[in-house]
Amino acid sequence: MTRAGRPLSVVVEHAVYTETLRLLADESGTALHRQSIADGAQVSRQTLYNRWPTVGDIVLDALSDRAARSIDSSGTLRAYLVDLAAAIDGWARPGLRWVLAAAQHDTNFAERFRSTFLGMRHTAMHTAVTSELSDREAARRTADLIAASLWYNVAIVDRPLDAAWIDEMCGLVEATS
Amino acid sequence: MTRAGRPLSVVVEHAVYTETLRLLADESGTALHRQSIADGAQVSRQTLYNRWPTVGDIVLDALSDRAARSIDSSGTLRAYLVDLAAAIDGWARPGLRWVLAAAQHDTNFAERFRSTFLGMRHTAMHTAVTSELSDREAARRTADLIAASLWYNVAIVDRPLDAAWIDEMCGLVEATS
DNA sequence: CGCAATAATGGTCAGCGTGTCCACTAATTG
DNA sequence: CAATTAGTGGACACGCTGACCATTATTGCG
Repeated sequence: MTRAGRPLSVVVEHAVYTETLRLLADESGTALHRQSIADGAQVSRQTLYNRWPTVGDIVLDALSDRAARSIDSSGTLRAYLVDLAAAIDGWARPGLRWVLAAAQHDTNFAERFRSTFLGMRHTAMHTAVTSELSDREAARRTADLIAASLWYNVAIVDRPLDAAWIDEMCGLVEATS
Repeated sequence: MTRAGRPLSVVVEHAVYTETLRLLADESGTALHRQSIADGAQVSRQTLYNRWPTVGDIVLDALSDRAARSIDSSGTLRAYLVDLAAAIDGWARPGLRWVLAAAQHDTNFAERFRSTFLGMRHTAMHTAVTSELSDREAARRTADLIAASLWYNVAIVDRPLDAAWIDEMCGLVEATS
């Protein structure tokens, strides 16, 4: 059943996501506000209020939208990590950092962040690790450790997720098996 | 040689640090601004501009000031982690989260954050781990992993650093030795 | 077709923290 | 005393916010 009334514009979504990721890439998102997004995306500021409760939710949706089309989690753990690292170092890092910052001040948004975005990412990581580690408890701990190291490099020490990092994470799994 | 002119007021520092930590404890620091700090600490807002380049630097100094008087890193690794976990879950967590958020938007502040605060904490962790792990390279990796897990629990999943976490971190060292 | 319903626009408005300036007072050295 | 530095309190424009409102656009249904 399709609901009555004017449907949500797909053009708006696309323009908003594009402009959001563009603003995040420039100056690591210092100028990311509803104002700048609305101006750049040729969209009314009010529309942003109507469709997203918070700027963080816009970033979250923009990241999810792009991640869904560029990250494959069906191969080996190493392949997944290579894919993931390329995405983060390629385009996702500023957005991840912005979302992380927003989650520190807004408890409600932090909950949404964890239940939607983080939940998806975590299960992907978990299945990837489980495929190479039979012990369920060990797999859980290792997946958590990889996720922790990932965020640590992204948000705290700001280091690239290079080949050395991937090797180290894979070594973590081998040492436990 | 003492410099000419009126000396920096120690009263100002103390009042500012106290009010900052108090504001951070209430509502996890949503109302932490120069304005609110100045009002609560009975200090001119201009003074804050004169002495700290950023609100983040105020928080950083407030945390360092208190951490210097309440965290001991001279015993075993387990003792250090117990001490550290108690401090974070006791009073430091909101401040750490606030600083982390600020570091995501301000590159210069992020650099100060790493070179001062993070540097101190990292060497403390490193020596604590080295005391129980002879291999230097393994010690470095393990210390990084513990730090990563710590920040992950503080800023991403928002879970307490309880006894189970301490056990898991100690287990990480034993598995490597 | 006309009506109800929902989406999107563009404009206005007060609120509030920011950053910056200024004149003035306070405390310390020489 | 003069010079120097710290702290105060008031003022100002700027920019983003969140919340309105009227108007227009696009769809489903009777």
